[in-house]
Amino acid sequence: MADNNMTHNESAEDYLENILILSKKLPVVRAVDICNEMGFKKSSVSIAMKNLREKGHITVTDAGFISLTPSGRHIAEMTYERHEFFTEWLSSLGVPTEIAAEDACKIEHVISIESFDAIKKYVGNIK
Amino acid sequence: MADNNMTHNESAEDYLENILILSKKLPVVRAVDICNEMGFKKSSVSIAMKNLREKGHITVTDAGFISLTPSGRHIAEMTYERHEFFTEWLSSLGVPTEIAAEDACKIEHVISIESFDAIKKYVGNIK
DNA sequence: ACCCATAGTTAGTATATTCTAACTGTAATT
DNA sequence: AATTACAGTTAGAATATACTAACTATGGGT
Repeated sequence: MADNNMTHNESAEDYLENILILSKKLPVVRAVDICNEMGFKKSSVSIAMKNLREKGHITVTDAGFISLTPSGRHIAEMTYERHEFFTEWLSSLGVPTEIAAEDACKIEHVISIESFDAIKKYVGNIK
Repeated sequence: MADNNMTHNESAEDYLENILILSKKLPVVRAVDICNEMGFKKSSVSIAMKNLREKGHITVTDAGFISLTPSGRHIAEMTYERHEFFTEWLSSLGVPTEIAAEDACKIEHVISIESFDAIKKYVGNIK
């Protein structure tokens, strides 16, 4: 099978998406905020932040405040847009909100740009 | 927990689906046929077959012929149905066949029964 | 009988992701 | 100042998945 995905890193996408979400809600985002949001242990988040830092997707101040870089923001916004779209669409089809959100959370990481655009267009046309 | 949540074992689902597909094409299915079909090394397939055997999803004869048990067949058919559905649907929306198939391959493992049924119904109504 | 191709297994490695537990450092409270 | 709370790191483990390399077993062709 072909590897069209450069960032096949679902975990990284999830972290970046949640950093974006937190940055809308909180004045600053710290590792511990991500722990609370995502339900992971702080050791896991610490390692994940180290990886995101090394990949250039976030910066972290001495005080521990986390910011998205342009590349991180790009991934985060792409993932967030998909998340919102699938959650709303599936909900509108009668899927219970919680299940719709769970499915969106998974589909958002695996679907190609081509398919996402095609579905968006299809759903948009029907509406 | 329901059937959908029981097995978040994407790898197992993929192997079972491919065993089903091969059983439609070949008189018997062996590990080496799965290697050819899926592009994995035989050591990987050997270990995967051991796991599927231990979970009761396949049986293997002394000669190495692999068969699905009822539970294995159930998972395989569920996965295959999703695969077919998403591949066809995305293709019909203009997504290139190969990309549609790749996406189907991933979505089929993560989507809930609720969402799958909702999308099927939605697409069916529109057609 | 011998060699070789084919099929399958096993051991050990690698990556990704999370965990627990222990540790460091800093700030707040008494 | 000492204790406590909070934040973050590190080490070591577990799970899942696939890999390479080496091994076993079997069957054909010469």
